[in-house]
This record gives sequence, structure tokens and C-alpha cells, in this order.
Amino acid sequence: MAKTRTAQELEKIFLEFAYYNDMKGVAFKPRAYELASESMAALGDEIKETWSRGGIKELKKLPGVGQSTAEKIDEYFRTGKIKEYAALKKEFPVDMWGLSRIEGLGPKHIRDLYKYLKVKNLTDLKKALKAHKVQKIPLWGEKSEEKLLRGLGLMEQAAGRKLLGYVLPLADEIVTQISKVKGVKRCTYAGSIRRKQETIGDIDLFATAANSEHVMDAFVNLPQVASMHEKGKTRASVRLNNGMDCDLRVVPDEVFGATLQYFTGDKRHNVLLRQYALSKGYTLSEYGLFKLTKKGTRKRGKLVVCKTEEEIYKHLGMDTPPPELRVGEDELEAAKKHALPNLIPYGSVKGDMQVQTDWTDGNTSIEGMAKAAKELGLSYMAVTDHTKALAFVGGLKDADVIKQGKEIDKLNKKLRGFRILKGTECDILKDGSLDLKNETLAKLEWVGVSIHSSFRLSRADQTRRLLRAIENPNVDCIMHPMCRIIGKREPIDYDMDEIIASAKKHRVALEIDAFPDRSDLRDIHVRAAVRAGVKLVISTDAHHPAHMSFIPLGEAIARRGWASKSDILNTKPVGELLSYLAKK
DNA sequence: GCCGTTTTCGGCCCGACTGTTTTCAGTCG
Repeated sequence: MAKTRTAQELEKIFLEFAYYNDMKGVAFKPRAYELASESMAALGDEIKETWSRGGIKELKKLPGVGQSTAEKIDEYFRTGKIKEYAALKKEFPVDMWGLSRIEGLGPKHIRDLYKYLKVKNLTDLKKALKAHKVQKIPLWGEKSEEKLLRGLGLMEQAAGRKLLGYVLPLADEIVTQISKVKGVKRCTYAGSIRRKQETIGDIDLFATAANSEHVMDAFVNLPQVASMHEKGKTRASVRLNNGMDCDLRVVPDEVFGATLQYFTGDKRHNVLLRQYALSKGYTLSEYGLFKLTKKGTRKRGKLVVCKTEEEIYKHLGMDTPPPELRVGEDELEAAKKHALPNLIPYGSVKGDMQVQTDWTDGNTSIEGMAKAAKELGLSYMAVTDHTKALAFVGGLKDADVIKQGKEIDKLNKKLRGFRILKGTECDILKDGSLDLKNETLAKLEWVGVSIHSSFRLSRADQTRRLLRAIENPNVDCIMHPMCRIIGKREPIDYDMDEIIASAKKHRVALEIDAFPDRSDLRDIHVRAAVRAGVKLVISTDAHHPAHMSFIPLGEAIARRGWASKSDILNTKPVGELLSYLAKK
């Protein structure tokens, strides 16, 4: 769900409530407000819809939102502000949000900076650091000042989150290097990379070895490392040359499973799992699942399991949620009920359903792309060049599409064990009509349609536009349905529920475009489509042979959206796919 | 402040690293 300023503001307000309470030394409330903030972040724009639908009563149903928080949200939407928040800001006029972005600077230190030096924001902090006043604060010293200065610099040059597709190869490279270090038994990435999140903030790795200090030294001296944040006996943290942070933890090989579970996260998933473990008389850490000595106490007793993730979840009476599902929402409930989905395995996609060639803006011939696809182990691909509305890439006219079809027929006779489908990525024009004639579309085997213009239409107009396209009986698929380009273009706005319902009715598939900066559909939309019984396809939007290797990224999105193999059309062999399409 | 297989009161995840006042608080993931 998109986040408007309103949703983001609420997320920030509740996080600041958490910081203010933490700063004052109040117990437990910080965590409660933090959860409320996470709830706002997860909901995005739905928060206002929830409030409109049922006010405080409806808001209280949200996770982490109780009476007090619901009243604050209600006050915010009714009056545009929250009195208690305004009072806190007045009492303590400090930019908690901005200052806390600095690594190592938390609520208590922000309190002292304000108390002793009247530091309210980043500008004040820079001045105080320059005048070396920070080390004069009681209980602070020279090193604290240096650390803060370093943290400030790192924040200013830090790159934001990076796309999974670009981080994975780097993570693999580092894992390979650490694996070669003497004494290392196993090394793997965990964290958001293992969960295959859309974007990655930092690279989390761990290794198993008897002598950990030796591994730490090797790690901080890798060629990819620009600087070091901290280095202990079993944990180190560095800044890489590309601006990302990377953490390495070393543990004994026996506890591999427990560490993998702990380090994979996400944070909310682990908190929920650990809470559940406690309720069952266990305590869970990166060293294993332990029996509590006596129920109600926190004393750790005998080790129960630690070798694999599966045995830990099993001991708690549940199935193991695949990493892609570990987001701290309903996956643990499903795991307890043995109702986790049978996710589409990696390597299930048999054909790429969106491929551009040198007939338009691709850089390779149809034959060249087909050969590359075959080498990757695919057994078919759909040629889907752009249409004439995209004049700047030389989009195809009706006659060109027919001509291209004849060439594909020739190639298919020549190729052994591979099939090229005659397709298109036909433009959806502003009014929802299509850029090729119906008689042309009817001759194709795969008709994908997509939007490349008028991105800023109103929600109602954009919805109407897409519905009209879906209703065209020649259409098989909506390609990159959100039209976003991560970091460059916002998604277009329309009523996704209506589109999904219409796609179901007209037997139109939705695409998961695996190209890294598209990643479109997103996981939440995939899940909605799967629930509604709408079929999906995974494709790469390849413009170059190398792009077809993005397919696993699309499979990852499908997995995050709880999709099974049967939800994805192009896991079928080409014959079955064609007969499915023919029935439309 | 939130929440419920410990259920409307009494709990709230767990451990490593850093710096400093040397016994532990603060921060992070």
C-alpha cells in the first residue's frame, strides 16, 4: 500500500512517542509505541480507510493499537494534530527522528545532548561537535565524541536501501570469500537477503568456525570493506565500498540452525516466536532452544535443539515458515495450524513471458534471445515487443507485428526443444483502448498489455482505463501492473480490488515483472491475487540476454505473496499453457 | 501502552559490543 504524507507522519509521531518515553526512562511503553509505529508503516494509506470505516473501534483491532493509540489516531484525523504529542514537542523541542538516524545515538544520549548542550537537531549537533563540547557532557568522553562524529559522517554518505537484484551477487561474493578462510565450516547470508525482500538495507552474514577471531580479522580486511564500525570476538560490522553496511557473526558449528533462524529474522517474526517459546516454557536465542528451569522464571535450563531451523519450529509445535514469509504477521499462526502454503519452488518457471528484441528497444535478435533462454534452461519465451504508441523505441505497427509473426514461424521450424510464442506488449492508451487492432491481437498467442503514458490520471480514470483493457477478449495479461520504477517513478493509482475482481472474471493474468527496479506486482498484490484465484505469470522484461537470469527474483516475489506453483501460468509446459490460453 | 493456551492484571525477546564512572547502561539487530 502506498504511503502518503499522513501515513508517514503517524508512523513518525508514534516512533517519537516511543523515543520520548525511552528518554524519560519509562518502561515498556517505548516498545508499545514502537509496535504502533510499525503498524502504521505496514498499513500505509489503509490506516485512514480503517478510521473512516469504524473510528476508534475499528482502529483498536489493528495489531499494536489499543485504546490510547486509537484515540490519538482519531484525534489526528479529526483535528489534524495530537495534543499530547504537541505538548511533548514543546517540553522537549528536539528532532528525535532526525538525530536518531545516527548510528549509536539513542534516546538517552539525545536527552543528554539537549540537557547539557541544547542540541535540538543535526545542525546544532555539528556545531557542538566542532567546538568539542560533546566530550564535556558528564559520563561522556573523547571516544564518545569521536564515535558520534563518525556516525554523523557515515549517515551523510550512506546510500539508501538497495535492490535485492543488485545486492545478491555482492553478498554471494563475500560469502564465497569468507567460506575460504581457514577454519570456516559454513558461511551464509541471512537477514533480508535470505528473506528475499524487495530492497536490502544491510548485508547480514554469519559463519561457523572454532576460531572466531581469525575469521573476524579476515572479514574486516576484505577488499570490499571501506571502514570498520566495530569488531569483537564473534561479531563485526563494516561499511562496504558501495556504501552498504555488512555484519558478520561467528558461532560454533553445532548451533548453525539456531543462528540461521535468529539471523534471518525479521525482527517482528523473532519477537513473536520468542514470546511464543516463553509461553511454552522455553527460551530461544541464537544458541538454541532451551528449557526454562522453572516456568515463570527466566533461568535458562537444558539445551533442547539448535542444529537446524526445522527442529526448532517443530519443537514449538509448528511447521517451518519459508524465509520469504517471515514478516511477523500471520505466518506463525499458519505454521501452528500446519496451513502454510506450498510455495512455488525456485526453478519452476519454464518460459519467459516478456521479452523485448531488436525489433524495438531490445539489443538482441529474436533468435539470440531464444538461444539465451534455452541456455538458461527455459523451454519457451514470448516475444513481446512494444507497439507504435511508444514511438521513441520504434514500437511496432500492426503490419510489423504480422511480419514478425512470420519470422517467428520460420525460427520455430529451425529450433529444437524450444518454442517462441508470438506475443506483444501492447500499449493501453489513455482511454483504455489498445494500440493494435483487434484482428491483429487475435492472431497472437500471448497478448500482454501495459501502460506507458498518462501515469497521473485520477484513481477513478485510471481504474476505468485498466478495466476497459481487461474487458477486451483478446487480452491475456496485464504487464507490470503498477508501472512503478523503484527510486524513479511512483506507482500509478487505481482500485486494485476492482482490477483483481475483473481479471478473475475475464480470465486475465497479472504479471510479476522481475526486472529489479520494477518488481511489479509487489508481494502484497500477489497475495491478494492468489486469494482471489487470479492467475499470475513471472517474466523478466528482458531487453538483453543477461536479463533473463532475473527469473528467480520474480519467483521470490511470488513466494513472498504466498503463491503456489499452480498460481503461476508459466510453470506449465508450453502445450498446457497454450491450451489454457485457447480456452479463453 | 498493549495483550491474553500465564487472559482483565501482571507480565513484556535475547545477547554482543562499546565506552567509561570498573560494574553496567546504552545501543543495536
